[in-house]
Amino acid sequence: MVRVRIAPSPTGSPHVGTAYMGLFNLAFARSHGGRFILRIEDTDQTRSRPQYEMGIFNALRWIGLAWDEGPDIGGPHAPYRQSERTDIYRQHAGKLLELGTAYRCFCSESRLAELRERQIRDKSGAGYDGCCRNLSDDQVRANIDQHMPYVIRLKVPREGTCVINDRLRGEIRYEYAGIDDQILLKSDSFPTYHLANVVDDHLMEISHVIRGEEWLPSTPKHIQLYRAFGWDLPEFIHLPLLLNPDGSKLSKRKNPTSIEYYRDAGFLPEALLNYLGLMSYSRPNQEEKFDLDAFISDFDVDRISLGGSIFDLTKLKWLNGRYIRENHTPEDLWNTIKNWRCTDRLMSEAVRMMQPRMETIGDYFGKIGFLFSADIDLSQELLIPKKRTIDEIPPVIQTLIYQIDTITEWNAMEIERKVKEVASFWEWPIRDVTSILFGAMTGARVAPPLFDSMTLLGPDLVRRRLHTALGASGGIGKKKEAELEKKWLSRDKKADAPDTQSMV
RNA sequence: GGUCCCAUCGUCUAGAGGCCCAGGACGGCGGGCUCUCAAUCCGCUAACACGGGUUCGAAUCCCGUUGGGACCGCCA
Repeated sequence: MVRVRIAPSPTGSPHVGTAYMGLFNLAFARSHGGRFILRIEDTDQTRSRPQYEMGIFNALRWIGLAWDEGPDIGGPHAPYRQSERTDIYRQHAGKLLELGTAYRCFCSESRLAELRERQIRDKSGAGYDGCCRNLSDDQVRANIDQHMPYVIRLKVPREGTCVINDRLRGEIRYEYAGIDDQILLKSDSFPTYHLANVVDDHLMEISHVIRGEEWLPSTPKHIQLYRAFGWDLPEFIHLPLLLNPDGSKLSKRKNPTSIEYYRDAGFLPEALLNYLGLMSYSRPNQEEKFDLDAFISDFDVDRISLGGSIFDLTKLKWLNGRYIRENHTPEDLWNTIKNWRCTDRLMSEAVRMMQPRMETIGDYFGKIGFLFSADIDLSQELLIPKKRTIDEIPPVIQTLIYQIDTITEWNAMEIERKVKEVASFWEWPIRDVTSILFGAMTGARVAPPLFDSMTLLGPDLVRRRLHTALGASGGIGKKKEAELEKKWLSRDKKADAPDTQSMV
């Protein structure tokens, strides 16, 4: 029985990479009469949020990927949310301790930080030094009695070669000597990815692990875990990555990565899904426009090519246009538009905001147009507040971008609070900052109130427009950006988590 | 820096030793159609990273070089 899964983490907006992996997993399952499972990997207590989990469900449903087992619908191996399975991981970690294939590590975070620093300085870079690997039972007992916090680490062999058999890439070899002892259970007694992922894949009887290429280097660790438990290996299939135009891994720093962005920017789910099916893949008949059923009907995992694919908006737009033209009558296109952003809820909100700013009814549509387009025309003058010069603008926009990514509750008050922080960082009157923002968001001088508008636009469209404005104002060099970020993050020691979302 | 992965037009790709002085699609350019624009149709543009092998024959196999990427967290 073929059983595959995607295992996203609810730590941000639902990522197109998740849908990409979902598509190939689903197609593989369907074409083999197997099952497609959705598992939520929310073991990072500090970054996981319920609203992000909901975002994943909604986004996957929107794009048309239906799962057979998952947190919301249950299944024979429930629960499918890792935060509800922590006992299972603790038990399994305990079992490894008994078997002697894992050990308790009492090293403090500060010792590890020092170690890392020293390794960077000496350019030795070998990871954890195995300090606690051979503690005697007495020492361990004594440490536990003193309530010293500890983690559980996997005993990775000191020598030998791990051979991965990847369906697409053949045999890949890693020397165990280059892999340090991985943490399996954190000191908060939550599992790390490695443990939870392997345990769940085994317990949920996953037959094929189809995931992003980024996981290739950690596969030896996973294989070693399977061995430590005495379990059979699944088949590994590492898919190439979705890329930014510059060839790096698709990231929201450089590109819209959120499925919600594409929805809000007016892309159709069937077009997006179709486009994803073109990434590193071509159907045997070379057809470029197809629906999910067609994709599944002749799906062949061995046709996947290995080079990463640049996620290119130009071709996506062309495809989307074809869907609009070829798959809709004017009547159902109107319905699609209504359900998109012309809802009563959004329109009445916009009317409320526009009422004081209109002289004729006709003013309405012209002035709220910015709420309904992916990109707006931007003239540079709109971005420059009175008595400021153009070269002052880009860094401010850059800090606004940093701020957007830290907002977890998307509402006007929260946005305002974050914008005020930017103003105080630059020691600017808030009016100057909002002036830039207003231009960047609306592309106009008259429009509804800024923070309300941003609320309606949503974080993804806002981020996109800030990037557009950054470019329009001349941009910021790589080096300068790095300096700025450092200054920004150290402004009061509370650095926020960086942008990572994995293609699971 | 170390380890691993990858390498065909600007982009997405076809190609599994002769069918390839490399095919399709997007884009770009030119043109037809048209009240504008778009759509549509026609044409053009543009690639096997480099160097060695193996072979009668290599985009395809092997080695090396170069280039790109990923990973090296009590994140996933």
